Amino acid sequence: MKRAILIDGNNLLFRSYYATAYSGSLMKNSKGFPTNALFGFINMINKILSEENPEYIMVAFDKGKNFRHEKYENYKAGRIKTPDDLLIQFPKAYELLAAFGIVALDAEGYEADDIIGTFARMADEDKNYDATIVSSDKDLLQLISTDVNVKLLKQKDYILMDEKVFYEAYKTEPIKMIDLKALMGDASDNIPGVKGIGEKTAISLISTYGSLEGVYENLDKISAKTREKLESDKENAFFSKEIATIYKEVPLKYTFEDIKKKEVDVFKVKELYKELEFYSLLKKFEMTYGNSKGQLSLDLVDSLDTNKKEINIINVNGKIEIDKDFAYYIELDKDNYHQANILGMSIYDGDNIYYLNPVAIKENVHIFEHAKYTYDYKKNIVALNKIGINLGASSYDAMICGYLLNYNIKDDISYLANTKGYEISFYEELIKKNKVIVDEETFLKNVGLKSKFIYDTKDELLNELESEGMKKLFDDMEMPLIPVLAKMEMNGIKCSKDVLDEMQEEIVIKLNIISNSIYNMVGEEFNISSPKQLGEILFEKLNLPHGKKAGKNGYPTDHDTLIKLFDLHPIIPLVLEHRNLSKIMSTYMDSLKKYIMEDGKIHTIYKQAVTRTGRLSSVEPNLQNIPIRNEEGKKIRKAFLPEDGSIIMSSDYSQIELRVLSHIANDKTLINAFINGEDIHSKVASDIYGIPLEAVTKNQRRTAKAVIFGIVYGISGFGLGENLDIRADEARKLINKYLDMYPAVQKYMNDIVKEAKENGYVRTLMNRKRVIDELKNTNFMIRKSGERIALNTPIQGTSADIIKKAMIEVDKEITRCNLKSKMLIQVHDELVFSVPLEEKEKMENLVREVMENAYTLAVPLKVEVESGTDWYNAK
DNA sequence: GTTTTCACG
DNA sequence: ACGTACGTGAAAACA
Repeated sequence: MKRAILIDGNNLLFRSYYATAYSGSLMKNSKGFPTNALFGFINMINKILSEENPEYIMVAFDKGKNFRHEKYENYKAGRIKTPDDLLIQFPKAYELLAAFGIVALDAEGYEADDIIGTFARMADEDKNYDATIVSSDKDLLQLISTDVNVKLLKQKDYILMDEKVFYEAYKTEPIKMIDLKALMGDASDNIPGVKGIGEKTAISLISTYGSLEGVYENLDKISAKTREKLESDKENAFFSKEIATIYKEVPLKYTFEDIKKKEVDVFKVKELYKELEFYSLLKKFEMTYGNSKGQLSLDLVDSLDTNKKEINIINVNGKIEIDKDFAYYIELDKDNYHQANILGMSIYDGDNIYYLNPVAIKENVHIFEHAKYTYDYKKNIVALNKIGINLGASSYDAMICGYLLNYNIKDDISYLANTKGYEISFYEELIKKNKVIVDEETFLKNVGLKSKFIYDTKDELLNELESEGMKKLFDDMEMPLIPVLAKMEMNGIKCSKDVLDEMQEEIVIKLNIISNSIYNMVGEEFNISSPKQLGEILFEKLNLPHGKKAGKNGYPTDHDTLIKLFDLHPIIPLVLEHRNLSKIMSTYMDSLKKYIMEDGKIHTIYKQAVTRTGRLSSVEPNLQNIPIRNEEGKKIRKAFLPEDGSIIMSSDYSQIELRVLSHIANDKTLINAFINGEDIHSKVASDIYGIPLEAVTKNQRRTAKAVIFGIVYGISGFGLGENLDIRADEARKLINKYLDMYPAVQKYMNDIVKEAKENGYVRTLMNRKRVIDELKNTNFMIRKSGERIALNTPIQGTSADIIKKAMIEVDKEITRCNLKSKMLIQVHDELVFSVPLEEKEKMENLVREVMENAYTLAVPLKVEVESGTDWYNAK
């Protein structure tokens, strides 16, 4: 499917003109040529180009008198004649568009609307093309269809209107926009409409009677006042309908293939910008398209070099040849790179620093076989893939290397570089936020120094890895994982907006009912989501019991606190339900929907260099915390779908952390229980209560489960007591009993803390290292927490290592067997796949086999595989 | 920008 | 006596 952008050029120029025309003096260049309309116009064009990166794009303009003029001499007479200082900006708009490689279209006797309408009809007829219309004119909304949507401009931003959004706003189909306009009129288009009828009445009339004709056929059913207005303006209404109708049959020689975007004429754009004196735009433009001087060389003073040797940065224009392995760094305009654009790229091959703007990158695809060393390889794979470049294998990622070595990464190369003495500034962050305008020279130096840093420190960092015993972890696990994650991110997972919308409707109703019940109970309305206001209501107005401290931040009102008050007031269950639903609403309905891209999929970003234990994390959105524990939230998973003709398959490691603990602690009792395939929670319950396995009650099993979890986290009697709602000393007894029964676990806990204190760090089975500074802290509480970290990290970290290994192997097997199945999501101990029906059995075996054998422990690894039509049903 | 709350493993 | 379960990301309120 190809998408074309259709821009209403007249509309864009007019609104830019009138947006500034009244603000005192008109914006002009030094020669007195007015430029205000052009400035807003070209800003919007740039915005569209960078956001949409369209393959097909055209801008339509009015030309000459059209049929509407002939039919209605007053048509547009009401509007003041186009001001001269706007009129003379039109030819420059054509020139600018030509320079940007965009087709400008007009046709004698037709308005821009009609040309756009004609293309919209072509999109409806030709299934190969979709169209997005850009305008602030609501009249164009009549063109919306399955294949056509409208970016309706609103001041600086826009709303994307498709069939669904339109229906929500106007309660009728897009084509009925014509009937709406016939009634409500449009002053800016000089459509008279019916006097005294505005948007509200028009919507209600058309949604009730279906059309303008329907309204007039049912005059007797309409209230007297409105009827009167309708009757007296009948002629105007039908006439308005006629002129509001966009003509879709303009005889154009142009097809979609004729409005393909062409290359930017860099020289011409710069010339025009200079002429119009758009210097801020010029600066931005040069950053993307290079300097007009061509082969510009900048002197870079290497801050590490005591001799302050100067190195040139070659600003590449055209083709270059580099035939040795080089380090590269790609600068994006956003961190969330699935929607980011490439600003530029620097290369250092040991001799020269090159800077390539986006055009130069595309012209030099041939050099990428030598792109070996970088920072955030995954980001580069995804960013280059977006512009059609397949990045080959890189062997060294400084971000991953620094992460393993425990440098503070913070996702920014500057932090790592600074620890190595490189003075790389944070300019790019500021550019991204538009707070500081950085000149081209500074920008190039900054980007240039990054690739030099990567190249220069590579061996040193790799040596550090080697001496820390993590070279294998780096080479065999973290680096091979990168392309696997990139594949998952780029593929994304299908998510149905419709399913979410449907659920949302129900929740909105429930929330309203609950809110009203709460307000009734307390006799006033307040913000239930505000911890401060809720605290005051619960603990001051209703006088519910609370801890001594009202603290400087008010009363705590978290879930656990409220649960303790559950029976004391009927408001509590309502507040809890409100919390539950509003969380689902905000985080998993409203926000999640925003991440559904045009392909109907969500593309999360896996962060590989964030957690202190070696786990992955997932952002924008986080797909690792989609609800499952309560039914209401779990339904969200029904929106997560497989590819067409496929099913969702989910494979879970069963109790992986406990298995890892059993292995690391080498506890024979636990190991045997796992080898014998016993229900481990019941087994532990029978051991700590000293009763036969058959006698274990549900409650005892639940308690044992909590004890087991607690042990992995280094829980105290107090904490377990809180969790189970029993006395701390009883909880303490349970823990002691557990440790008595499994002395090897007790020994592990003592040993690992001792070892951590001696070394200052702990390691996972794959040698991943975590330095624990907390152990040296003078604060008792922090030291204690350091001990728990020491205990937990090898367990959580080893589990993370195991699933990473499994992911690499599964991916390899899928490729080797030529399967169409796709790995979609990782949630710490779970992998989610989209599996074509015919591959179901094959994949089930493959995935189980690979995951269970990813790493050999003293206990078997067990995997549970389930499938379904969506993520909900695959659990 | 920080705090509170809550979703997941 | 201390204060009290590991690892994450995100929204909304608060300041």
